[in-house]
Amino acid sequence: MKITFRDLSKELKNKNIRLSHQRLKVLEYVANNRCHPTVEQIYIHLHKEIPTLSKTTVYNTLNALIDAKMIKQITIEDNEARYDINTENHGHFKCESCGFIYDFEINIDSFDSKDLDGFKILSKDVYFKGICPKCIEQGNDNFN
Amino acid sequence: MKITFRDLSKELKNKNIRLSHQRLKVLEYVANNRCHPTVEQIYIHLHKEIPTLSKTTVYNTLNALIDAKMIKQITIEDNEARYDINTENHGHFKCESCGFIYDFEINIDSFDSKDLDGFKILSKDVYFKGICPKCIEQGNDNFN
DNA sequence: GTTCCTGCAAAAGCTTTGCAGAAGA
DNA sequence: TCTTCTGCAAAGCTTTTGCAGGAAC
Repeated sequence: MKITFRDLSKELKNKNIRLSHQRLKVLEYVANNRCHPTVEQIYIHLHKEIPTLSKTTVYNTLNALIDAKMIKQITIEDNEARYDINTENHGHFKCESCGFIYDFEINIDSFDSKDLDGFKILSKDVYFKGICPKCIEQGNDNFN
Repeated sequence: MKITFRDLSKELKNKNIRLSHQRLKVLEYVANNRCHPTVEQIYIHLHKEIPTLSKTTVYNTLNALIDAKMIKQITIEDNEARYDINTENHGHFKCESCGFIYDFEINIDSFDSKDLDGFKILSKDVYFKGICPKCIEQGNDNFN
């Protein structure tokens, strides 16, 4: 089910974030492209539609949406920030061969440790890395 | 138990990494300061002892040790790479108030998902964020 | 009309690269 | 002696900041 402009506008109004064409487009892209895009990918794609769009605006918007807790930043790799709108209980798997990031179901909420008694836990992230089946099939799994 | 120069030298020889004073010092620091230091912290500390040390060498050394799988890079935050020599089964908790990173015991090896049948899993990381007990006590937990 | 956003240019960080001299094996 | 490492300077990237004009409310 595709998320519409209208849904997103409502959501932004609820959070008291001023609506602008650029913001709606960035949010729409992240909402409908659940591939954990980088800033670069978002920019390249939207620049075709909105030639005046700047990367600054993409950064500003993403940061605003993070503050509003509408999206999450994924830091599975240190040289590229990625963004995800899906807040459900899942982990991220990054293929070290093709770079693609897969979601996988895992019951993160149930994770706990006796070492964290007294800690206020605000977020939990699970990151796996390895080689995906497609790359294994193509023989790209000899990373040692 | 403090890890000695001799232990580290052996380890490096086994991995066919050429020994140098700088490398041993960097490795010694990471081995004996299990606080997940940043490059900056390692550099600042060792620069006092070795005034000619450069950051390039710290980077080079850390990358060499990662390639040799002697240390791990932690990417819990996108603006700072951190390093950890402890390869045991544990997660990382970052306090959003004081920035300190705590280890906690958690049985990561047991984590699995039906979605990952056919995937070759090479590493698993669990990152939690929130507020640590010290900061809660000091009233620094009003992050909303 | 006020406030906030956009987008340019510049700056700020972090990390990597090229290379000449130095050190390890 | 031969290979590899060190450390400086410079470059490469990603992200943030300052600010004037423009858009949202």
